[in-house]
Amino acid sequence: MKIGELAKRTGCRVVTVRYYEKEGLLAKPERTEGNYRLYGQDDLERLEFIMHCREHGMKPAEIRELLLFRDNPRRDCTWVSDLISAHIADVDERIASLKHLREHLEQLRGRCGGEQSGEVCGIIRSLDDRTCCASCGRHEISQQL
Amino acid sequence: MKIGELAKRTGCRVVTVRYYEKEGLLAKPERTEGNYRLYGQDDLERLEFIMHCREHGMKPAEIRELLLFRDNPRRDCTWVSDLISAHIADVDERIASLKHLREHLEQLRGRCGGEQSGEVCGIIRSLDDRTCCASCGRHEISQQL
DNA sequence: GGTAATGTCTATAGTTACTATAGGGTCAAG
DNA sequence: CTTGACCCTATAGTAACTATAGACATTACC
Repeated sequence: MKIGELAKRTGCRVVTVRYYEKEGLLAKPERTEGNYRLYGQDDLERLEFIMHCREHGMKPAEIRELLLFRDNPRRDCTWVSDLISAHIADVDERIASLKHLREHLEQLRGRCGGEQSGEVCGIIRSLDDRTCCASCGRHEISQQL
Repeated sequence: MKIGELAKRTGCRVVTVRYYEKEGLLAKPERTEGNYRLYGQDDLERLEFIMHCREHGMKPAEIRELLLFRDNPRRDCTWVSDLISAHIADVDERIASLKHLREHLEQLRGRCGGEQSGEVCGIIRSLDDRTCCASCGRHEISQQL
């Protein structure tokens, strides 16, 4: 099949397929006379695997490791299970962090005095003061909370 | 104070301060004879505000809006409260999505047959098959789950 | 006063995991 | 034989910074 069909069948975008090839997650496929990529069942399955990993929130580095194992399965797969566990721990941490953040936001929202208060909105005033965050050890500042 | 002290006192990196200036979140400060940036109390407070917003997981676009309000407070601050509410809803969604993901990962981990099974690790086999994700409407695939 | 360390300056490129664009070639249908 | 859908490569753009290179300013120490 050509790249378009592969993309449609996996839910991956065409450009992303090519990107994965460049990154080495997918092998360089055969080409037609007209230089079109030609994929087979194996490629389809490999990409399905990759997409499934992505659906589980894994990063390309993790996916790459899992693919290595898939290409060359060894008896001892303890580390596969460990990798998943580490990933779960990571997810747990993000959940905890978001829950904490949520509480803070809730508090913050409660500070708004409403229109009638005459003063500057309490939310804005609260944002001037960081002691609330300092007191709880300060939130992790990350670009992808 | 010079940029280094401002950075230290706010917990923001020096480069990030300059970045915020370029992005218009911070005003262009005075300069010394030697062309060093010079900041005052106002700048410090403004950056504290920004950092506090960041600690609350807000994106620069949201921060920019809040700064506009802070610069020019109006009587009606309903939308400030609305902005926070929208942000909370966003956080809630991310929490829900992560919890769902977590369950899937837990299931996945349970598929490992252990070393003695002789077969290819059940986790790897499970990742070949995406029906589990298809059945739950499929996880959102995003780069920043 | 000399010099070494530190702090600051600008401009540009790199990061992740893609996505978008430009400019062109290939193929099947009407 | 041309229209449109698909495909190709290469390059640049995205967010929100971070890192690097190469140069000037200031401070500390002897």
